[in-house]
Amino acid sequence: MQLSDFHKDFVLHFGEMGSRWGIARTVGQCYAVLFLSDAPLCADDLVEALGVSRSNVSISLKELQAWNIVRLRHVQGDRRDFFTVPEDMWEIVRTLVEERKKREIDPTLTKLRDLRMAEPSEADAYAHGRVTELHDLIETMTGFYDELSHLETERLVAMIRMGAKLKKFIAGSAKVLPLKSKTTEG
Amino acid sequence: MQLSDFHKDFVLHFGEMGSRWGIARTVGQCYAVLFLSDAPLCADDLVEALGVSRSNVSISLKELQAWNIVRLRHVQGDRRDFFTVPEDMWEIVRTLVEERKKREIDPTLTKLRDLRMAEPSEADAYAHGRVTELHDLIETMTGFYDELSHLETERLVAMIRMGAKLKKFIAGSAKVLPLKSKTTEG
DNA sequence: CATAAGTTTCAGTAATTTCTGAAACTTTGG
DNA sequence: CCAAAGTTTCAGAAATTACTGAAACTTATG
Repeated sequence: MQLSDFHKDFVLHFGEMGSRWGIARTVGQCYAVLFLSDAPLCADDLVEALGVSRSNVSISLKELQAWNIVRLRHVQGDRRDFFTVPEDMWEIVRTLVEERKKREIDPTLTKLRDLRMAEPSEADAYAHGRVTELHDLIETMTGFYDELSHLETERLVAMIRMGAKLKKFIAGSAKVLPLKSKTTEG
Repeated sequence: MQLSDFHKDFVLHFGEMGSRWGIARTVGQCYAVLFLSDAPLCADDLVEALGVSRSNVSISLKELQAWNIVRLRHVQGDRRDFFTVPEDMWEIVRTLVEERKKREIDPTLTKLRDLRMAEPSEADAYAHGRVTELHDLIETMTGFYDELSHLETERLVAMIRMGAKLKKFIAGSAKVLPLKSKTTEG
């Protein structure tokens, strides 16, 4: 499992981006190697490819599995665990969004719901209003997300590719739908 | 600037979530305090409210400004710098998405473009294909994002609230538009 | 049940990131 | 130009997170 220069370039980039994406360097690199690989790989393949410790790879693979973005695969006649990444990239995107929502949004949604419940004292009136507004906004967005997430990939992609056409449809409906906004200011 | 229990609860949550959101604890807490505040606050208000060092607040405010999510405000007859968060939450969301795209996606887009350019050796053929596919996918998504980002907030929100109605429109168009997918070639 | 092939755990170390406090710097008004 | 009020910088301390290597554990097979 020596990596070609092409592979290395990609893999190192994923390692560097890791910290921005909220994952450890090795986790990003493991993912990158699996992403580029035609065939399923075992932990030792990754150790060799990346030159990191076996335990590091083991933990990184666990994390990737926790994220649901690598899959365990068993190879006929081999006792070792092998891993792959789904072929379908839209599937990958879906999972990534879902998992990030789970980690980065859902806990806050819960907290906002709780805070909103509390009967605010005089001094907290403004803050309570802000919390309420934020909670409503996030619910609106996650509601939209939930609807999209149930679409078949084909339709979702169709929509994404639609772009400008979508705009026109919205433009038409916007006149009809009552909008909740800070009164037209101009 | 003593924080009420209500404020504290919110602020501590933002601090804890910070690491998941890719910001330091104090950065998250500063933002939270500003978010809940009716009036603009100066650095020392935050020092007092959070019990952290002046320099920490200073750096945190710089980071928040780098993210474009707090604004410098000058108060009549006061030499100090004051800070606020935009009132309009959709504005905040736009900025957040824009900045995260800049940090988490754009560098990878550049890298993928470069890798795609390279003429792949025999051994890199599969990997090169994966890179190409990933590049196409991200361009499709950022293209869609660019279009949406130019919509006025009113229309954007109208669209998000539309949900189910949007589905029907897509369903109709999907039959008409040629879809690029695994099963259907050219 | 013994062994070998493989995986996981964990205590300690290394690396990185965040935070502090003091010093340096900037700006305004006299 | 000086003094006062404010802001920024930065070297080192503290805290957190990532990584290693060795030991413990698991499981398939003779």
